[in-house]
Amino acid sequence: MRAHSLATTPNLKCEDCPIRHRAVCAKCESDELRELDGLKYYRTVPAGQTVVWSGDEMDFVASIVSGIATLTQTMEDGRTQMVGLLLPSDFVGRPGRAQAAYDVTATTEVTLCCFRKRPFEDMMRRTPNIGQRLLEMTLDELDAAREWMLLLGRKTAREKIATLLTIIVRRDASLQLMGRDGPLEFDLPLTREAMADYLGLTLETVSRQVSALRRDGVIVLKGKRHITIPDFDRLLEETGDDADGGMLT
Amino acid sequence: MRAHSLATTPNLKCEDCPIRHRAVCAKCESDELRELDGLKYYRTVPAGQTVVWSGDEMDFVASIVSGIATLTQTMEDGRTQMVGLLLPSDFVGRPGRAQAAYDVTATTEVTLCCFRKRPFEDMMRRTPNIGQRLLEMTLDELDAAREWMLLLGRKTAREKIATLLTIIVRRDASLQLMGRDGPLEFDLPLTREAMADYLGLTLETVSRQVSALRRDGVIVLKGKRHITIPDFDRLLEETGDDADGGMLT
DNA sequence: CGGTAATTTGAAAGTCATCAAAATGAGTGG
DNA sequence: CCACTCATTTTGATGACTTTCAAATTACCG
Repeated sequence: MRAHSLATTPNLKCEDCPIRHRAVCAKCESDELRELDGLKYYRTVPAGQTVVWSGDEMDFVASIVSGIATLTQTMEDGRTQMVGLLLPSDFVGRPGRAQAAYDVTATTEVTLCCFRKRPFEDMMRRTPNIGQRLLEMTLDELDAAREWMLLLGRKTAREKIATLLTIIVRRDASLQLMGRDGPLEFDLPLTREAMADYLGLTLETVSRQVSALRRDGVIVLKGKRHITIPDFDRLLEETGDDADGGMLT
Repeated sequence: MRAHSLATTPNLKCEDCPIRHRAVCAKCESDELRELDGLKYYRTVPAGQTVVWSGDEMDFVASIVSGIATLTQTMEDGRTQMVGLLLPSDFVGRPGRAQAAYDVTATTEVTLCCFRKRPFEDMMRRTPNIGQRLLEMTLDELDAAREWMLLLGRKTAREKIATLLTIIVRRDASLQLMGRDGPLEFDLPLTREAMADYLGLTLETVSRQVSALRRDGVIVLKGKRHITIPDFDRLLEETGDDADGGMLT
């Protein structure tokens, strides 16, 4: 069964890699890139499949090339909390640690650019550009985690949903360029249950609050997953964050 | 008023520093330490005072030498969430960022070992040992943040209190050595309100749950702040985490 | 020994969870 | 192409847990 999950994929050359300028390799020079090219191997995981189980021996680290994965923690009685949402260019695994601390699950089909841990750690020691970039990325993740803590600890269910939607919109925006003002549209990459695990809610509450935002005209649904946002500032007001909506200071 | 908060203190020599082996300088060689010695200046902040306000220009980074500080986020309507608890050896500020992202407040009197940001960043570029140590520390903080997210999103009020108590006990243990089995004792370094901000609760709920744990014999109070834990495994069971209590596998 | 901040306690209300069932939708095979 | 099945989502009714508002109590400081 190991063989199944280790499906490999032909490697892309680093120069053509879509995450070349955002991933852990972003600061690497061309000679460093060549070395990475020799270490790496691609691996594709189908939607829904677990990449690593918490506690498992983990002999590789990886960058997400495409697709979406989640980090989750589970309590003994089954309560689960998502603690990371991994997008293209995000890093999986921790140099210097043998066992995975969280479950990593592919939400969509995911392609990983993997490095065996030992060789990667060795190279990191010799290559400041990698460690420096990983530090930047980790600091960004820590900031994101702290925003998330505010959401989990202090926001209402409605604010949580609105905030999650703005996060998804911003993510889409950072990947694609898009018209600033027109109505925004996107597909939810998460099930209601995954949204609930992200937000510290039940899936029923998620469903109810999504419906409420729809009733109030903050969002428009086409099907269950496709969302249109007629007025982004209106959505922002619902998040509880800086009501920076009035821009006429 | 700036002068007030900039009270300086005579520097300790790095060799004699109590956080020498845990702080951002932990991996530095003696020559590197000498250079840091030239950059650093001590600063002491009285209990209750804010060190930096979120959004402020921040021209230094620092290590906590002694005392306890908190990182908090505040929403417009006043809801606040603690997002970091800073103990001796913890790092304050982010290299490469001009403005503080959070409020930093001294819970007890705090002594900081400060470095002006620009010189520190310059040295970091030249000194891999600093960046490497900062990466380790940031990864640890990220793990802690993720545990915290599970607490905020999924634990009950009672479990939250029990978990916070174990965190404080473990912290004390990591600083001092202590008898493994006897009843543990310590002073709460946080007010009920600070505990509430940590846990995403109201201070009333904190008070009630502390009283409930006392009634149930999980903890013993002497005064409001001094706590004795007669049976640590019993407390662990209350956290909702791995009921690893039964150690007779 | 007051005075103020911190903490506890009480009563009522609200938000979200839980349990249950219906509705919707996607994929499969006839 | 449609019926069927299973997973996902919605909706409803009820209740638990936590918050809110208020007041009493305790502790700390000068």
